[in-house]
Amino acid sequence: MSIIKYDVIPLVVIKRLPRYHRVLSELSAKGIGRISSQELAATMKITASQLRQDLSCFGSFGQQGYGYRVDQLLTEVNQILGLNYGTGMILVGAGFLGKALVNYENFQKRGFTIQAVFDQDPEVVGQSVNGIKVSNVSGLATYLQKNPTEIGIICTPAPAAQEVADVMVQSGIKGIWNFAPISLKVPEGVHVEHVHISESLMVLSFKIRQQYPNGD
Amino acid sequence: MSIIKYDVIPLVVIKRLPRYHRVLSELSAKGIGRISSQELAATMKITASQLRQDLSCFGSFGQQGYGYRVDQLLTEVNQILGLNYGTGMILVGAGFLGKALVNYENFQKRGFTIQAVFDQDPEVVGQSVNGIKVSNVSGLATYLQKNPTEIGIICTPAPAAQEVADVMVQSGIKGIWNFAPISLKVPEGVHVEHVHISESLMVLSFKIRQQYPNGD
DNA sequence: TAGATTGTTAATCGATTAACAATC
DNA sequence: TAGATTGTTAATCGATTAACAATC
Repeated sequence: MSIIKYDVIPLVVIKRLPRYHRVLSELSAKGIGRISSQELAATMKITASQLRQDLSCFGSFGQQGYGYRVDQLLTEVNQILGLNYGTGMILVGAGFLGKALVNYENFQKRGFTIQAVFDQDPEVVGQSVNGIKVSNVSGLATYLQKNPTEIGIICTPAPAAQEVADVMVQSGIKGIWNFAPISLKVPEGVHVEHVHISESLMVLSFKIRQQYPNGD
Repeated sequence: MSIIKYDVIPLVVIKRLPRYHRVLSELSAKGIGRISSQELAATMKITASQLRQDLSCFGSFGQQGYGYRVDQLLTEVNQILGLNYGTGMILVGAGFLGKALVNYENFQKRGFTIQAVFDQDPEVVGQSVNGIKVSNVSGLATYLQKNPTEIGIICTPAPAAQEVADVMVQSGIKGIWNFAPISLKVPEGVHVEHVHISESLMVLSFKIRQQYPNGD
């Protein structure tokens, strides 16, 4: 069981956790059972110091003179990130991006399930997306009251997003994964992760034009 | 014209540039012509010091006692990021995500154009996506040799991604925007931006479970 | 000119790296 | 036990913030 040792984990550390998750999953899939901080860090192109420092935010998962058990460490990271918990999600806005997300299989693998899909367009309502029938967004509040859900995904156009977010918040959603290009206003205690899809394209554009040195 | 004053711009600064771009675009759209670092920083929830420090990496765009002209500063940021240049892109892998990207209108607005789309699946080849006919990926190298293109977008499944990247690199692509869940190997001088769509979902998951304090 | 606000230098803060005692 | 490697403390590095002289 993970013990949070410090009140607040630095955000930089949290953002690295998905990478730890990914690399450990790959090592586990390869059947590697044991790894030292030195080796794991080399795989991730970070320093062993940083790796150990990062992990020490959450507890002591290794063994002196031995290293880490890959599967055990992966389990810890999963625990910290809240993966494999069976987290329920609903999605609003079944356009191209919404459909892409509903069909994205990696969520399932990590314990996230899209349980219902909503849209405003009468042409879209009733369609089946990856086996889920799209409901009218007018039924969103009622649905959420009957089926408490942790995460709401917003894939609507910008003008509709705030209204959808308000309904989600009022119906007890804990976190919003927002793909609409607009800053959402939510009360204390509700978390929003805003995905700016084109930000990394702009970074790429900058690097191409400035002959920026390679390597992340 | 922007003058690069230091050999290498810190990556943290580059990653903030798209946000400057966005906020300045919004201000410009609102018809705001002039802004001080103080006001602009407040809008972005950063400090005025950081804003001025960031801009100083690229030149001097303000005027003492006056502030910045919004449109002029936006033009500078666009220049630095290489926006509105008419950057050509091609996309390989016309699945749900690929189709979503081809239909994403914000690229056009910023001067990025998807000029051709490729897929391997005979069922998909020949389909029209947002007015672009999907070509067989076997013709990718030939296409790129005839039509030099700066950016390649990879939306294929993981197993196909490296092969596609190799063809792109050999055909002179300068940057790869990679949505396939695999680390691509590319030579010096070619830039890759890897989009890990579910990383921010995991961060959201962490925050929900740990009652992480609000505010980005 | 007086007031305002930049660009930049200096001070602080936080994150990364190095080093090592603890210990498996 | 001897060797290896962790977890953690201390040192370094880089990024953010504060302060202010330059100047519009």
